[in-house]
Amino acid sequence: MRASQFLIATLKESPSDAVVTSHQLMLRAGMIRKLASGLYTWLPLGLRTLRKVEAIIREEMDAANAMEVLMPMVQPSELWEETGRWFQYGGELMRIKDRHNRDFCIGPTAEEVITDLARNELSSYKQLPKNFYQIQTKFRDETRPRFGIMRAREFLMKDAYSFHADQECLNQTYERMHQAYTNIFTRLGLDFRPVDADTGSIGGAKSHEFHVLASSGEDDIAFSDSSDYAANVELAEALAPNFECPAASAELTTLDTPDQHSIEEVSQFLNVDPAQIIKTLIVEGELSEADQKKGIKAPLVALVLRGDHELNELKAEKLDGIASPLAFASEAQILDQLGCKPGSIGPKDLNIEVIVDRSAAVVADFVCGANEDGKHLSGANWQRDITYSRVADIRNVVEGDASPDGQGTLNIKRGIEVGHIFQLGDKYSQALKASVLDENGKARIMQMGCYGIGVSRVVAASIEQNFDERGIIWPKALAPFQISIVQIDAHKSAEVIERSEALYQALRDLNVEVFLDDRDKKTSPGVKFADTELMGFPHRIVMSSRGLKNGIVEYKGRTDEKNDAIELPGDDILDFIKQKLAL
RNA sequence: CGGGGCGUAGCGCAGUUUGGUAGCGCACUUGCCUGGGGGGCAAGGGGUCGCAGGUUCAAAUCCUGCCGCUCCGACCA
Repeated sequence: MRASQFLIATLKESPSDAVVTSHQLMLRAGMIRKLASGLYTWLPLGLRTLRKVEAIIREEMDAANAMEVLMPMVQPSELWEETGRWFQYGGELMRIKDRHNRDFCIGPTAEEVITDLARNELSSYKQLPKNFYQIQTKFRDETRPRFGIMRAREFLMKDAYSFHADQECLNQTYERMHQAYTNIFTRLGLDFRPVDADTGSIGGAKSHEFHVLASSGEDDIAFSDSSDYAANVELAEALAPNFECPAASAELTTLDTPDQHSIEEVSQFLNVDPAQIIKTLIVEGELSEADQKKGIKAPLVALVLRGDHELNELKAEKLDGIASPLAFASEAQILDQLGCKPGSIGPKDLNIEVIVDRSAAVVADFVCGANEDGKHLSGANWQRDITYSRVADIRNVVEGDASPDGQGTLNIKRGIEVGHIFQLGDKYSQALKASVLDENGKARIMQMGCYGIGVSRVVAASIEQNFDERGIIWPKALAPFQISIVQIDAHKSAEVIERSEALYQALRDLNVEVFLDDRDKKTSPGVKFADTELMGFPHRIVMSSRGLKNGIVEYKGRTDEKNDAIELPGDDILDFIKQKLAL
């Protein structure tokens, strides 16, 4: 491609609404332009990279025996009503009506459509397993689109769905997909981790998320420093401390703590380490539907944590007796049932169930709320002063915790979720009655797996991991062009033109994606260098009259400090470049 | 959803407090110069100041409503 014919849409300054690196650089390099909130046009440069990601995914999916299909983006409401999701989904589901006033949605995912296909096309266990995938635009009307391509409303996703006669078969495909994903993200040149993940509302079986490690990520990933254990912090188990609760050594005392509510305030006011303070959160208990209908109010439950720990809502709501989704008690409820305001609550003598976190259960001589406004207790101890009904794991793991697999300690880093695989079981196949006949001629509901990759998000995630102050640094696999040839002084040196055109043609003949910067003399060398670096091409050749006079052509890799000289006429330029490009 | 900020040329911004001819930098066009790290000089083109209504002799500026964009938050215990 010639620069003179390409859309070079680089910007010196980045638009003020871009806050993360990938968003800024994608705009500045001229890869994308915003159309509206969460909606982006891919410009020629960006699209080249997007297509590369697609190609790698296709190769690995095909190699794993998945078949590509393409389903409509617009989906009829009937299917969504069959699975119940038409009613469950919130505002994220973009609902539209056609001219006949029939309901449709713009697909945020395609379980309904693929399962409908499967129930119509698959009839025998002999046809299984089958794994279908597509690379298709998805739409989720996010409450808060942000970070550019990273959390856009319209995005490109590879989604795959597998169908099986039994769990064993599903397990095999699941493992095969896990391997395919590992291959894909490795080929994409990303620093990633497969992590144990929450199966969410789908429940049950296995699930792994693939995260690219980057400080701008939206999820916290906990991983062991000495094994391959990795899990979303939401899910990582906080092991029970390996020691018993120390014996009490302090007197129980009531202290005045006027207007000191948060752990931080109490800690400073009393000069006590937050780890010696116990905090008590009040949430709503579980209520049967029958009781709910009778208008019975939900009981309250106290969750007790060490002051320096955070509640893990996911863990808490999974406990028996606690409302799911988790609901914090209102100030009015607390005042009404416990007789004091939040901020002064403690576990002592509460007439409700008290569930204590494993770590909080081994703290002695602690400070906690006194259940009286403006007062806290110090020197409090379990058993002697306060009782509880249950000990459970209800906190988020923190850096330095023991790894749940018993090997090493945990590190925590931010991750960008780029892939997610999970076993759906029969949730959708059951709802849509997708069955095949088994060996005995009996109808059997198929087991399903589903496997997604955020194709457009991968592009942004790669940039988050690979950039410097000059711009993007593409790994070979994603670079829109492998090499640029920068012409300098072309207007007054026929040799520069001759040589660079010859090299351009030679590289094209080798199927190298080469970018010839033949922009006219109004475009200064500095501009050409800056654009090449901003757009992140891995290799650069400079062809100038000065260089040619001295018998050299210059080469520089995107991350190299200095230019390399290719001596003329001795060196063969093409050989040199082929070696650099690893051809 | 809750709270904050911002809408002025393609991009980045000033001007709004205190109403009085709409500006700057980058980008763009033309000419000359320059010619190895985002050039110089000169001359230009480009704006319903987000939209609607109101106050006023006069509104980018003051008032009201709406729309859009954006950031933060959604555990005081």
